[in-house]
Amino acid sequence: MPKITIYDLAKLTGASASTVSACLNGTWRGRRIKEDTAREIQRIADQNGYRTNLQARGLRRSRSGLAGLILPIYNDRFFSSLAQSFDDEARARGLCPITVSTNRDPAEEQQTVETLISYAVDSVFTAGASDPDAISRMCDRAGLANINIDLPGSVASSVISDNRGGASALAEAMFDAHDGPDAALAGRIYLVGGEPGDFATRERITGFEDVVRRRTGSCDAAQIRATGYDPVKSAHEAEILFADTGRAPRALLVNSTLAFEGVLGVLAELPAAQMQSLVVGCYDYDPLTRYLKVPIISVRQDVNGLIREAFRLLDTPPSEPAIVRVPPTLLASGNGAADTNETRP
Amino acid sequence: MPKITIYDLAKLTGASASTVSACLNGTWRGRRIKEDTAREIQRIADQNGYRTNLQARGLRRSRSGLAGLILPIYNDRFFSSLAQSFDDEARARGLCPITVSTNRDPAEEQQTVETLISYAVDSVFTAGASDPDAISRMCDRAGLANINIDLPGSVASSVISDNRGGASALAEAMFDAHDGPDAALAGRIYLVGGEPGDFATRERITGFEDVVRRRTGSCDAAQIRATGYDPVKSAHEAEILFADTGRAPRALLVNSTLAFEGVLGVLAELPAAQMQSLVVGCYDYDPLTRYLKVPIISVRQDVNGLIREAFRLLDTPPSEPAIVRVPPTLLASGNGAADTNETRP
DNA sequence: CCAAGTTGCACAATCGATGGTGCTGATGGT
DNA sequence: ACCATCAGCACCATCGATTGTGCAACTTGG
Repeated sequence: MPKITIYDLAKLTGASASTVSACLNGTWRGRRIKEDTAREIQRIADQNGYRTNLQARGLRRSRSGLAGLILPIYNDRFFSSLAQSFDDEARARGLCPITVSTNRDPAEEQQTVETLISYAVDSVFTAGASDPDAISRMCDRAGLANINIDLPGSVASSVISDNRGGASALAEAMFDAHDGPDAALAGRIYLVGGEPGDFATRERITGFEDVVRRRTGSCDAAQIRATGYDPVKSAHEAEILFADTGRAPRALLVNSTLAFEGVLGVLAELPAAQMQSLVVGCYDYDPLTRYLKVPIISVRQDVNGLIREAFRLLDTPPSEPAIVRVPPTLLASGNGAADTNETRP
Repeated sequence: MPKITIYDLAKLTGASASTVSACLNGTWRGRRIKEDTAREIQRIADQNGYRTNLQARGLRRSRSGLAGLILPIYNDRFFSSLAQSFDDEARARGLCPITVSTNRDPAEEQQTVETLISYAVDSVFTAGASDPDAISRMCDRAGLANINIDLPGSVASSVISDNRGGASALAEAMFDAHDGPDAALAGRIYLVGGEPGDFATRERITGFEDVVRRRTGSCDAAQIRATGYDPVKSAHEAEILFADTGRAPRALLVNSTLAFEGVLGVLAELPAAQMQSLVVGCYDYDPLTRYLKVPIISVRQDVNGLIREAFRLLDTPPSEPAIVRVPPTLLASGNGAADTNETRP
């Protein structure tokens, strides 16, 4: 069953291939083709199950209709939501989404971008690359639109979550949730988890520190424990913190749901009394946190907003690389509807 | 900066375009081209940042090097793991993964497959489509390899989780975890959640019923409450069950993490004593379940195994559509390392 | 020294769609 | 009756890579 082409249709309809092409791709009015002819050809085309060969079109037009998204991993609430939202939005625009994960590996990132360029992808969104600017430069050289998501670059425009603001809001909420004077949290409110080399983490740390300083007068370096996203490492870090009875946390901001998984194991072991008075916050949202033994205050990033703004930047490229901030949402434990599918409108 | 082509390289090297092509795509030995020539051309090629135009290649070869995966959604532990594993495996094979979600909407599914075919994708994996056979037929007509994952079809080969066996194992484990005689669970062990029209759900129900019948003598239709994946609906269903004190669940198998989210809200409200003696199982795994107030017995599907077997079926297509079963793993609560990245080897 | 291979490469058709250009016949104005 | 328009379409080069085929220049065996 050899696939049917415009040449086959040309024979079938008695028209020329170029006429068939025009009738099927919508440019027939501009080519002054009779409406009757157009309709007839379209009818015969789908009667015969014609499908445009997009590789041929792409070759000719030197663009493919593909939209690329680069992620570190899928298997994470934040990134999978991002992928979902991207997918929906791209399809709504008649683009074919093509999402690739690179495992935060610079070599894989480079290679992925090369591949995307080779397929003449129309645009690339980069979410959480290790070197976004390198990617932007590659895209530039290939004449490819590129937008950074979640991690700003200096070469291309970026859409980022307001991490600093989100962390501040979260810290404030934690102070408010704590019963007792703010002073009781002096030196006893900690941030755990996240990669300190990571832009988002640095911003969150800053937001956290701001609030802690303002409400307790100071924020010691020891209160910041960004030792990576690995649950095991974060668990270990939490263990150390709680072991030091004199300075054990009374409030704990956990950076990322991944780190949270680890920390949670430690929390589960705490004496009930200590648990009672502990305030826990988590940057990033997981629906299951609502049902944990511990009440959790979370920050949920506006994934749809990030994607929407990214596409907006694509549509109307600013003259200079811009940075658009999208505010996240604060969620008290028990808040929020049961909406895992948060990325569906 | 117009992209450089084999013709540019031909001028640069003094060779013909066909020679350049052969040297760069690895077929040069077969074309009896001198090794020195090949090396020289390759050198000049990457000196000039040459990149094969994959649309042109695809057009000529009528295959694209793209591998497609169709999912209902990304934002779910199971499917995002699947996407992750697919991505890794496809890239390892030199294919470019292209994953699209269709929201379980038949129209979107059809349209997605059309698009994939138009891009001359080399193969399509279908995971959780509403009508897998329709997709298989479309692929067949286009001469496209197609494998069903997680949901068997009759037209193409399928790789599925052993849902019946998994559910049986889970039910057995629940009986074992319950202290007291099996008879105490007669009429008091329930299955909640899942789409009854769904193949996987039907299989799981069968597995569940088998064990329940064997250990309590009977299994009433009322013990099966497959009212969909929606957390809210499942919560409602659980509420009803626990409200009927005379027949309130002593063991509850929740089908899918999505349904689990809803049910969990209800469990959290139960009196401690009742909670104590309740045995909870969940088909599908979420790392956070390990830290819930309630101990949970889970079944984790072998996502890597599913993908691996799917590719194996691609490599060596059986003469008849085959069904390969991949056993899932039983996880007692607290078991399992902190491995959200379970799909990374 | 010649026929029969080999080596090493160049030529040109092809994949399917696109879009600039050119050609034909009808219409309209004078 | 004649030239200018214009509607309606056909022709053909083109996008970049692949691949069947042809053909010199060498080698080899006799």
